[in-house]
Amino acid sequence: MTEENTLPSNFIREAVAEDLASGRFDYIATRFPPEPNGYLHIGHARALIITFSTAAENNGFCNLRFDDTNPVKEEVEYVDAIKEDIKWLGFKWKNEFYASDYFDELYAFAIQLIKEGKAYVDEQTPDEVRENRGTLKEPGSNSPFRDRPAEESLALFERMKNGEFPDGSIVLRAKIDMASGNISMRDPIMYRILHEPPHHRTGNKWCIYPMYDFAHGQSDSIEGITHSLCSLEYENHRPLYNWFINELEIFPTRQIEFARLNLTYTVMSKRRLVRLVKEGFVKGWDDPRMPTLSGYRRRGYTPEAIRSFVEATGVAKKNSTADVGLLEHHIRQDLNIRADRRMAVLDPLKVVITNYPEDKVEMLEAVNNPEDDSAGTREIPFSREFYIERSDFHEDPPKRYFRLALGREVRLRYGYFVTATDIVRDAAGEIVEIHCTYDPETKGGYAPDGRKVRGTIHWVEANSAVPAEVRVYDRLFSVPNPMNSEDGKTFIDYINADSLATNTRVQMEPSLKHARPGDRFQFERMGYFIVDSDSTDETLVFNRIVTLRDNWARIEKERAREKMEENRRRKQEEKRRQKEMAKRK
RNA sequence: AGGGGCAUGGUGCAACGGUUAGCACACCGGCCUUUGAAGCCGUUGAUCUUGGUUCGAAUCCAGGUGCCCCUGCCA
Repeated sequence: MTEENTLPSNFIREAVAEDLASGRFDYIATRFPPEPNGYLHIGHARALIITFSTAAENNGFCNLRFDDTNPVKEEVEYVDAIKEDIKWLGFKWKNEFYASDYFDELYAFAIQLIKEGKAYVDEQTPDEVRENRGTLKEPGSNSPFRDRPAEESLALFERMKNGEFPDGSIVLRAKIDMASGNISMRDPIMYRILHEPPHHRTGNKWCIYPMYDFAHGQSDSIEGITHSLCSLEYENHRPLYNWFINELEIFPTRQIEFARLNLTYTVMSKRRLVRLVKEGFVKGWDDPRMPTLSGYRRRGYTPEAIRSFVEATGVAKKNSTADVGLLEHHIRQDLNIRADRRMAVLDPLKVVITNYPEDKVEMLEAVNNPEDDSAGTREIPFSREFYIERSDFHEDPPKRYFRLALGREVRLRYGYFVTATDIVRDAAGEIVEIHCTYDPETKGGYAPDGRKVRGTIHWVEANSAVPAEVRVYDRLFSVPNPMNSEDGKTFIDYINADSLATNTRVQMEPSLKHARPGDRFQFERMGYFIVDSDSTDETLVFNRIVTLRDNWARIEKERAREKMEENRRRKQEEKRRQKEMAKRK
């Protein structure tokens, strides 16, 4: 239990501890209640983690309960996907329940309230119901059917259940207060009629379905859930849930609300995610650019990284948007420790060592994971010809560029020191090959004379290289808050056109030949990658999970920014001068 | 005649009436380096506002301001 002291404090942990201390509850039970009408995203992950951890930290239990009170929206296919995602994140529920398991009990609760004069059947049209609900600033008015005798409502409700009325004709309502400042207390609808479609679990047994507000609280109560943790928008509904609990005299679940998790450069609402899929901006719910759990899974994120990220963002009642950079930090952190290193060249440029024997091939030893000795070493072939990244050679090296250039010596990782001597061009003047010489004394990358080289670059031997496809993913949106759109634009207008770049020119070291879908590697100096399920026996396909932190890229970016700024200034100056000249004339 | 919530560095959280308001990420600088990675060290930077209570307020109270949620027979 010393572990408990090290857990970061938050208002939910405090509330739960208090309830235990005060004796309000003598055990802890929570529930995760998704509606089976879409895929889980990383926003759900926070709810999932808070809910399951609250139970686990208190030796309690957590149920999985699908909120399936609306057959027109819900589908079975989502049930399995949701379960898979929860398992992937590493959580185990005690029971798998459905709100529809309680339809009989809910029906009995309704009858009880009608009999006690606390609910009534309303025959107003949907329009009338809406009009009489009032507005945010004005009270509603009572339905003409509000004070009908209980027997009448009872009979009507029975006939509702028996299918004697068409959809939308009548509803069952709680009799609370049409003048309440809280609109969810203005005689909320408890049951509505829905003849079609059949429910995914109860089929055609029912044609009346409880509203979420009449189902959720009682479902919690039936299961003995002590703490019903949910998002902020249900705060307004809490008085209603408590009203039902009091009137029905059932187990008093305590509801606690917290803020949802938002992410920069991301949209999170189900509606917008659907649009991205349906309109083909991404390839599906599990597209590696999607913030869905299945998307992150395919992208190569680990459940551990997602969990530690969510823990790091904490939980509060303040609406906030976490930096997607923090998520990236957590996946790097995790993969740094667990991913084996390999060498792969994404944008190959051939290099020939002119003083290396023609037919010689030697094996060099490379460390698999400098963070983990138990990962061991491997051998990689080296010969006269190999590939390096095009960006690792520069004709006109800028300041502080440590890589290869004519006359410059660099270290080939785990290989030799080489010095570039010549550039070979094609007819168009494009660089196609670099010639260099090597120092045979520097095998393994060490200079016996102790001389230093600043640059170490990765490489892949040409004859044994394994070609592959790499899908280079970037953020799906180009602005931090795509929802904050201006002048008639929508989030769609902020989609990053370069969020996916497919690269089929990749050359990898031969040890990668036997990589299997799901295997993750760090390609040294390039980032973390995972073998995608699209891989075939002929072609390996990798997804880029995340780049490495890259100080050099930052320097270059800063330089580019400065250049642009300078150009802008120069242009303005030019304009100003022209104006002046015109004036003078 | 409206009701409910929230406000702490750039971002996200902590501090529960009592040191110089702490942590993580980001940023900036340095060290180290056979990954411009990782690691290590350091710097900058915050209590929305106005009053009140108190010996003492980020914390309690009141007003103001700003943002979020609520007028589905959705969840």
